[in-house]
Amino acid sequence: MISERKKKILAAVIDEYVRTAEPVGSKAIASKAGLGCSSATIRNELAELVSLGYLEQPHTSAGRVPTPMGYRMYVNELMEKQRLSLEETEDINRRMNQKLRELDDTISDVSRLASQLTDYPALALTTRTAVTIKRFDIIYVDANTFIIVVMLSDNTVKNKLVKLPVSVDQKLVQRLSALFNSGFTGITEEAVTPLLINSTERAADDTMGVTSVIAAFAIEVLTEAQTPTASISGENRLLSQPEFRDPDKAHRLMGYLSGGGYILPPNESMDAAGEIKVLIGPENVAEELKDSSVVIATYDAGDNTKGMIGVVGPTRMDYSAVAAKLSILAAGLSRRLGSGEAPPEGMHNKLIIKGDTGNE
Amino acid sequence: MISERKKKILAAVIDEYVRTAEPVGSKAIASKAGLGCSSATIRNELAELVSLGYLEQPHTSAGRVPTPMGYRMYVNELMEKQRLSLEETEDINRRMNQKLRELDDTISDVSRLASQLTDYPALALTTRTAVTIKRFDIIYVDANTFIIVVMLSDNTVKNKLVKLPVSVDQKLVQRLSALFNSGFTGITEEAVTPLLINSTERAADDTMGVTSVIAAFAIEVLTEAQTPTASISGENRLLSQPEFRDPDKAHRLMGYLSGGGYILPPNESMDAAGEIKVLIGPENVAEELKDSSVVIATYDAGDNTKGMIGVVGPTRMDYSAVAAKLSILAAGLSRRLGSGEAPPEGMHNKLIIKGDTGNE
DNA sequence: ATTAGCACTCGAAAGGAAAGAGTGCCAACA
DNA sequence: TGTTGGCACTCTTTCCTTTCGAGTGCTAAT
Repeated sequence: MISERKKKILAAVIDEYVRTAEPVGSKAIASKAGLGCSSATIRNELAELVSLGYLEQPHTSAGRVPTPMGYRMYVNELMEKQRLSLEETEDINRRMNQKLRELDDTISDVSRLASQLTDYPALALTTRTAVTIKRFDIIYVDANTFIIVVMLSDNTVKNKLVKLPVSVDQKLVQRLSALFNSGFTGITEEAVTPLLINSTERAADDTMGVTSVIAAFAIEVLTEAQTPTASISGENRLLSQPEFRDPDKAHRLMGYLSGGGYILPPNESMDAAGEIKVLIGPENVAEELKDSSVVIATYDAGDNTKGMIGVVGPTRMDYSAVAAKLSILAAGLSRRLGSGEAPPEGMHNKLIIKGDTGNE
Repeated sequence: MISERKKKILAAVIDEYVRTAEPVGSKAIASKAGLGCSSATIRNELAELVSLGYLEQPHTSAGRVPTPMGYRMYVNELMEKQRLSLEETEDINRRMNQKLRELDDTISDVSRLASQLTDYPALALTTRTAVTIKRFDIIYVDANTFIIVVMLSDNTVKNKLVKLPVSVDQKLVQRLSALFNSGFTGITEEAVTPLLINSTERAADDTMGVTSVIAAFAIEVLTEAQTPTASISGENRLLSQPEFRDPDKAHRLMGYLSGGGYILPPNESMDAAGEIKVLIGPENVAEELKDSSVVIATYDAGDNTKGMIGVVGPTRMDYSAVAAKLSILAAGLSRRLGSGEAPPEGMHNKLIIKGDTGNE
C-alpha cells in the first residue's frame, strides 16, 4: 500500500506534467499542491515513488515524469472522476443532435465530434451481429431490370439495381418476391444455404438463374450489415502534441491509424457498454501504440448493435477529461441509435473506468 | 525567349532538385546533364536564369532552387510527358477494378488509391447536376410504415423508411405511389414546387399529410444527389516530405485539407475532362496552399456526373509522374462510372496539361 | 519526521572555430 | 564572343567548448 501523501504527490506530478509536458520538480509541487511541507520532504517522497516504479527521471538532475504504471495508478485510484459542467454536457448533446442521419454517416460524424472535443485523433467503430431480413421486395422496372429492396432487422433498408442480360417475365419476379419474402426473412446469414436457394429456385420455376442473383444480394447485404464500420478523424491533431514533434514518429502512428489499425486488444470484446477502457502505453498490444494511450468508450444501441468510440494520444493525456467526454458521447449514441428516439437527456451514464489491471 | 541550353539546364536543375530536395550546384549539372560544357559555363547560365526569375538561391553561396515560375515553365514546356510502362498502367487499372461499388465508396477508394500511387495526400470530388427521378415506388409495410424507393436519372437507387404517427390506408399509399411516379419523374429539383405538391395532395385525396412527407423525401434525395461528395486520403503522407518536417507547417496544411479545404480556384469549373491542371505554389487561391502545389485530373462520367481527383504536395513535386498516374485514374473513372461497364482498356486519354498561365 | 543548506550533476543554450560547398569574377584561351 | 580554369570569398553546417541553471541527493540541524 502507498501512503496518502504519496498519492497526493503522485497526482500532483501527473496533473502538472499533463499540463506542461515538462518534467516536474519538487519545488513546483511544494508550491502548488496544498500539502503543507517543504520541497525537501517532497524530494524524499519523490525518490521513493521513483523506486516504487510510479515515476522516473529522464536523467539524474531533471524533474520527475510519470511511468505507465504511474498513470495506471492515477487512472484507477487517484483521478477525480471529472464531471463536465452542465453547459459542456448540453453543448455536446446539442452538437450530437445535429448529426444524426444514416448509420454510416453517424459513425464518422461522431468520430469527428470526438476528435474536435478532445483534440486528439478519434476513432469510432460499430458492429452488428445476428442481423436478419425483415422484409423482401422486388420492384419490376423493365424486362431486364429490377430493384431489390430489403429491410433488415434493425430497420435499415438496403437496395440494389439489378440489370440482367436476359429478359425476365414480370410474373416470375412477382413469384420470387413472394417466395423470398417468406423464405428468407427472419433468418441469419448462415441459414442462407444452397439448399434453401435451390428449393426457392424450383418453387419459383426459375430457369434463368434470377434466384441466385437475388440470393447473392441477400447474402451480400447480410454480410455487409455485419461488417464492422470504422471511421477515423483528426489524425492531424496528433501533430499539436509535443511528443509527436518528431515527424517520423507522428508519421508512423498516423499511418497505423489511417491504415485502420486495430486499437482494441483482440480478446477483449466490446461487452460491457457504458464502461470506459483505458490502455496506457505498453498495455497496448499493437507495437505502434506501445508509447501512446488509448481511451475507449463502448455503447450498445440495441438490436445487437454495439460499438466503441475512442481517442488516441500520448501517454501524457488528460484521461479524466477525455473519459468524461467520451462517456457522454457513448451514452448519447446508445440512446439515439438505439430506440430511434431520444429518451430524456441530461442523465449521463456513470463513469466506470476499467483497464488492463494485469501484470505490467 | 529563352535559349535551348538554358531550358536544358533548367530542366536538369528541377529534375535533380525534385529528386534530392537539396539546392543543386553547377558541378552536379555539368556532370549529369549531357551538355558538353564546364561548370563555369553552367554557372554563368545559372546566374542568368536567376535574374530571369526561373531559379533562386537560398543564400549567396548555395546552389539553385526552382521558383514557382521555374516550375511553371517546366510543366508547360520542358517536362517530357511521362508515359507509364505498360505494367504500371495495368497495375493501376487492376487495382481500380477491385474497387467499384457504390459511388460514395468509389470516390473514397479512388482517392485512397491515388494517394497510394503518388505518395501524396489525395482528394477526390464528384458533382452531379440536373439529376431527376426516373421512377418512384412506395412499399407499404404496415399501417404506420412504408418504404419510399426512388430511382434516379443516373440509375442509383435511394430509399427511406418512413414511420408515421398515424395510420394510413393502403389504398392511399397506392394512389400516391402512382401519382408520384407520374408527376415527379423526369423533373429536376427546382420543378418540385409547392403547387405541384398541393395538386398531388388533392388528387390523392390525402388528408393526413403523407404527400408532403414523400415530397420532402423527393427533394431531399435530389438535393443530396446533387451535393458534391468529397474524400481525402493519406494526409499523413505529407509527413514524409522534407518540406513538411516542421510539424506546425504540416499541421496547418493537414488541418486545412481535412477540414474539406477547397482546392480548386472557385471560378474555374470542372469542364474540360481529360485535362490535367497544375497549380503551383502562389497560383493557388487558398492562403494555406500558397507554398504547395496541386495536380488535378478531371473526369466526366456522363449523366451530368463530373468530378476531379487530385493530389497535394510541396512545390517540389514530380509533376510528370503524378500527372501520368492521375490521368490514368481519371480516364478509368470516366469509363467505369460512366457507362456502367468498362470499354476496352489500355487506351489512356492523352495528357493535355494546362495550368494557370496568367500573370505571375 | 521534517527542513534548510549546499555541493554536485547533467542537459540545454550560447558562443566560436573549422569545414565544405558553391558562388562570382577575372584572366586566358579558342 | 563564348568558354574555361583558377581562386578568393561567402555563408551554412557541424562540432566542440563553455556557461548557465534547474533540480537533485545528502547531511546536519531542528
